[in-house]
Amino acid sequence: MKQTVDMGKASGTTTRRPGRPVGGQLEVGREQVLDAAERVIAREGAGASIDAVAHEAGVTKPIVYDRVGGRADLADALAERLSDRMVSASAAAIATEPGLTRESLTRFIQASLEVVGRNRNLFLYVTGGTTDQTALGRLKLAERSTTPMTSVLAQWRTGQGQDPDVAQAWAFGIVGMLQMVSLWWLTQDERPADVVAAQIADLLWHGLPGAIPGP
Amino acid sequence: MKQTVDMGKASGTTTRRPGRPVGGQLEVGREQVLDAAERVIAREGAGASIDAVAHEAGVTKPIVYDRVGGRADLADALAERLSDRMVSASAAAIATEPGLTRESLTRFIQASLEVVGRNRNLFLYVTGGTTDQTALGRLKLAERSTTPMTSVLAQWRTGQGQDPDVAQAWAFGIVGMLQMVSLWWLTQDERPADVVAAQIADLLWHGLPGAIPGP
DNA sequence: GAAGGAAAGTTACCAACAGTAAGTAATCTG
DNA sequence: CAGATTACTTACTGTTGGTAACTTTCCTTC
Repeated sequence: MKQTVDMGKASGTTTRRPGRPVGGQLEVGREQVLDAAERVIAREGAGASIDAVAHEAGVTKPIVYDRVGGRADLADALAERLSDRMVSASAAAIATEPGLTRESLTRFIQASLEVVGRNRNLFLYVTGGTTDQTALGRLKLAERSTTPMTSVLAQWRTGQGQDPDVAQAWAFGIVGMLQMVSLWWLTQDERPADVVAAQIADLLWHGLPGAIPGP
Repeated sequence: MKQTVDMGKASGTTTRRPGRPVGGQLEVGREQVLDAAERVIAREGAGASIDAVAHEAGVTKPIVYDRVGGRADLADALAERLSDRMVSASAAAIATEPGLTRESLTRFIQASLEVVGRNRNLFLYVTGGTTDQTALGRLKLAERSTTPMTSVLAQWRTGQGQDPDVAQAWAFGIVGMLQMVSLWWLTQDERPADVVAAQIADLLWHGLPGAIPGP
């Protein structure tokens, strides 16, 4: 890498030249930069640098900073994408029937796992460390996933006259459970997603004493 | 910082000199370096550098590398310390009675939360990002916490003639839930740990339909 | 008791990377 | 055609993880 292409002129024929947009040509906007970041991360792993992202997008570093901000903002934006993907896949998995059953919960979890499996490196990039204040960044990612879950849970609780205050804690707990299980599952090849999903659904559905009799 | 003290001689009077250990004097071993790392992190936050750790320990950087290895190893070692602290606090909280009840589960979770609260920055350092492969490092931390939990769960499952294979997935799930809830709780001041612990215990004990009636 | 070796550390360095300032080429406006 | 504006690039700074090479002391052996 690094190429050492520093001499000002060079670049043979038609150089990409500064100035106003060429006209109706392809511009490199925020979305293109994020797409490029996803490609680099998918290809080269979670350790991708801003330079690598810029190169993949066909631009230089300051453009990346202009379009998406610093590294924390990049991670945020990608986290947003990934959690949107997870939320919509999970929502689709339980949309076939009203209410929640053990089976639809299993599908919900399995869908979430499969999105992680399809976005392995992106998941590692987003949940893993990038900047110094990553932990709180991860919380932000989680927050996006929890928002719809929280409102559903709160609605249910309110519907039965119970304190809806638990909804937020539960949502964060469930998201954390899913994240950790996903991470663990990624390292366990040969362990089918549907089996793990069913196991976790069992726990969330029946609770601990549902399977473990007390003293 | 940086001091710019580069001139070879200097240093006035009694310089710390290399060579064999001075005798019965204090040596700087692995534990001292880890202690120093904890102090720096507690004082200055999760963004502490290796240099800062070395300085706090009164040694230079290569010593840190000799004693604990690189940054990933440092995070590992600190994760080990923190999870040991959490495991023993949690174990103590449920040791007062045999078997598991909703009340002892609540105390278990609360103890875990309180350890996190007492080691705020260390928790953020360990669960947050440091190196590029942090996500897998976090898995290792989790693994240490899950090991005792897995064996307990597996024992229970086996005792009732059920597949103990779920134990590992459940343990990772529960640890992930606790980590995320802890992280969220850290940002919510004025929310008492015992309340949150009771809420999470409710979820883990009764399961979702225990509180949310089906369609 | 001097010569050789092994410890134990320090200094000084390198490479990589996040982030930014200053310069430059095209386009638009008058 | 002059000047402002836009949009981008080059080239830099500062920090930090990690390491190589040198130095000093102590212990051993002849």
